[in-house]
Amino acid sequence: MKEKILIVEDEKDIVKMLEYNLKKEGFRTLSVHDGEDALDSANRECPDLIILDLMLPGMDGLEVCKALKKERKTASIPIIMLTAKSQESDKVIGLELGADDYVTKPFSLRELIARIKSVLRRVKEKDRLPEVLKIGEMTIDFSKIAVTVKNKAVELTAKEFELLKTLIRAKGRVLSRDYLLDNIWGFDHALEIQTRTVDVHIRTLRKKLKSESRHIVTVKNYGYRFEYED
Amino acid sequence: MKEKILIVEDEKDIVKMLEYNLKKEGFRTLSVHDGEDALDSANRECPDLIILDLMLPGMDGLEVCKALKKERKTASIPIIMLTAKSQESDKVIGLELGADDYVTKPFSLRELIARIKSVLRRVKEKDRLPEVLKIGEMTIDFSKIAVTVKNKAVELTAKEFELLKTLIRAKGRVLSRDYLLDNIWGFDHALEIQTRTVDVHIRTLRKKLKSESRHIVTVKNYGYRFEYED
DNA sequence: CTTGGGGTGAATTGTTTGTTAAAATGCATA
DNA sequence: TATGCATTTTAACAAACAATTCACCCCAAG
Repeated sequence: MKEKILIVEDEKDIVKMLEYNLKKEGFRTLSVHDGEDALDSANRECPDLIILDLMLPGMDGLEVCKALKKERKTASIPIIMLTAKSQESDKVIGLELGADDYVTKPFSLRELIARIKSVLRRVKEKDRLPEVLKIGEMTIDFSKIAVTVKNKAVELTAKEFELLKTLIRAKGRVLSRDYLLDNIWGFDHALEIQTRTVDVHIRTLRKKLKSESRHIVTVKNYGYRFEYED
Repeated sequence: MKEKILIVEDEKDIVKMLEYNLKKEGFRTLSVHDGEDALDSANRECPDLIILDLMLPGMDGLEVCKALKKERKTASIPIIMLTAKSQESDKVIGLELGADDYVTKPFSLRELIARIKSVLRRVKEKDRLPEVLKIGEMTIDFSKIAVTVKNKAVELTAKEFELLKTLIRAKGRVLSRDYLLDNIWGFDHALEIQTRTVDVHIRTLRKKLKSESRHIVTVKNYGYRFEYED
């Protein structure tokens, strides 16, 4: 699943550079240029992570950080601070705000990306599904990333596994192709793209799951849902 | 099980920030502001881990560390040192005195929490991993750091052994390249090293383990896992 | 009987991992 | 401090595998 990253930074060049490189790394990005927009955007878009410049016109980074941590809806979004000098980071960290990490400018792209991944990884550990799930004659082991039907291993590719996981996580709700594309493939919402990719993956998944593919139900005109009783 | 963490630090802001964030991570915390109280508290409360500032009023961190390690009751409590400068000497001394890890100020929350978890995991696993493990035709002696396949010694380098140990310890869970870098190469290094390095080490490990390399399974797009039946 | 959504198989394109060798680094010893 | 050896890391290419597109099919609803 492609994570959404909110960039809060007033220097246009840096924003452009970050957007380009983060997209290349497989993240989705959106960016704003000042503190007010940041709070706004964080609330509406629910990004998975925020990159926040300490120096901003108007409301500065520290205040934004504090405000984000205060509100319940945004409190758990991890924040990586961009600080200009390493002196400032002393204060930043010494003070009571709760940024999850900070990177000092000038920063190396590689370091920033490594830190982003690291923060996301740590956050993800918390809200994961049970390690092993049994549904009918199928077992799904999320920690081993392995699926079994009638005690025989089923080799799924990454996309197939993600698809299955997403369907299961939805607990019987119908998921549209757009939703799946957005969440597993990370295509930008602005898609009029005509693609049958989801269908093809559903097909290969069904084929591999054999009898247990009965759980994957096509809902014409809407999408797919995963059906099962506990 | 919620672990109890003792914070020994005189700066109130930092204590507040740490308490807030560690609680959010699911730890219990208690804190004291000087060395005497630290010894006292460690004795009475038996915390699972101590975060110890090097700079303290009165008795300083090094002395506290020494004192804790001397007493039988507190000797086995892991300690993470907070050091102000990144001067090597401090670190070295701290580690010599028996601190389990250190973090230099200004530190990132993420880094500190990662180290706390890593230290706790290590401690917990010490009594979970046997000294010697037999898997198929391979024996791994964790105390001697020696591996044998079909009764013939296999010479592994440090990184190779760590890699093997980490994989085995995960009991079949898939470990991502990023995770392995964080845990084997260590935090700061992991930011500079390519994930492909892991692949190369996996290869040399497989090559040396010959037939028993079958246990090391590539999970495309996710990482590697160690597969075996008890 | 027309239409559009979805199923299917195969060709094409793209991505990830395996493998190798060379460069860089670390480390002990002279 | 220089030297040689072992280990680690990088980089480049090959091989294996996965994702995507496309063309065509079927079927149910109007």
